[in-house]
Amino acid sequence: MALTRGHIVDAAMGILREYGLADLSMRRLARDLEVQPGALYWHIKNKQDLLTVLAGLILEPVGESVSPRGLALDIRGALLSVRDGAEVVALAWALDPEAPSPLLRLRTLLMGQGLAIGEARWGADALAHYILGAVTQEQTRAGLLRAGLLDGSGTGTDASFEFGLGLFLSGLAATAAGAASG
Amino acid sequence: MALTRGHIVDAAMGILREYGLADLSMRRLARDLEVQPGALYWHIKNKQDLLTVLAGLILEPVGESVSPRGLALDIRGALLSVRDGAEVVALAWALDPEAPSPLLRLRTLLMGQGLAIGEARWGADALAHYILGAVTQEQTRAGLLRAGLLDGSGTGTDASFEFGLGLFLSGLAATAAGAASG
DNA sequence: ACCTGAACACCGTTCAAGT
DNA sequence: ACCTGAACACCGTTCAAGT
Repeated sequence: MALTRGHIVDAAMGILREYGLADLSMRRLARDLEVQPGALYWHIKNKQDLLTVLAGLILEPVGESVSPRGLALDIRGALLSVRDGAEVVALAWALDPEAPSPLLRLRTLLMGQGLAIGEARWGADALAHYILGAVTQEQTRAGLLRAGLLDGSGTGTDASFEFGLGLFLSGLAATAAGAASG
Repeated sequence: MALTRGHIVDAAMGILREYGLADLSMRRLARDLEVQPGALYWHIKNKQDLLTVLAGLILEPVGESVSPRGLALDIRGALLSVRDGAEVVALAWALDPEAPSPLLRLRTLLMGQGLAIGEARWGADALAHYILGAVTQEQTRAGLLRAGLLDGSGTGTDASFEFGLGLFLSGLAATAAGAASG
């Protein structure tokens, strides 16, 4: 039965959700779809391309929050909802920093906060680094915990994320205020 | 001539500096050292272990700066001085968040800034996420540029790093001031 | 004690050949 | 147009056997 790009993407997302990024290989994907590995390359360019598509799907549920804070929390939620979601998005972002639209939207929102275009870009990038780094660490710890390589004495990840986010936003507010009065 | 742990680490660091993390495989390392791959495992536990040692070496030149700002800049400098340095340290940090000592020192310095122990930990973690994320992106872009997969229109990475760092530090200052007056 | 040889169980990607 | 079969050039890790 006709293999399509859609089937491949669905199966890939399934492996990612259930087994994580380490188990998402092109050969494993082919096995699950009951085709030869080479067949995948008729429908997709390469693995990187596939991961970029997955990154887009992971971020799809992110809504249209009007505050940087709300958007940041939404992005974190979307990343957390897929195993290794942060790592996949970080990879896609590294290869094409203009691709993930919620990250671009972050930039737009910061401009609305009174930052110049250049500063808004830098600020949004810094915030994106923080979000992706923090969630990657959360998900890595979750993975180590599953593997029994860690004792689960994790102190409130929600609170720590919000604290770090608060640091950023209060720094942004101070910078915007300084620019307005300067 | 006697293969030692030191020789392995030196050769590994050599490959990292010259060719980057993607080329640092156990088999390539064995080839360079003119031994069989299995020989490496008499001296080191596994690849992860080796990378942890390299992460320590990368951070070794970081000095004893007394300001969070100075320390952050020193850490960035150390990471930039080795190809894919940020990625290697990020990996080591993910597996053992208490291992890289400059990152722990960051925590200590933040406590000196008037933050409580819990907040200092979260603040230092957030700052570490930012530093590692920002430098990883710089180094990834450098890699893509080398591979000719990117046109080199990079806008001042030093300035953008300092801007993001400033956001953090001004947020920290505000939080510390709030705690002192509250 | 330290290393070789050889294996095990994998990778991503390409491409002639078939249908 | 779409897929198979088979290959190419790799991985990390283990372990009996040699010295």
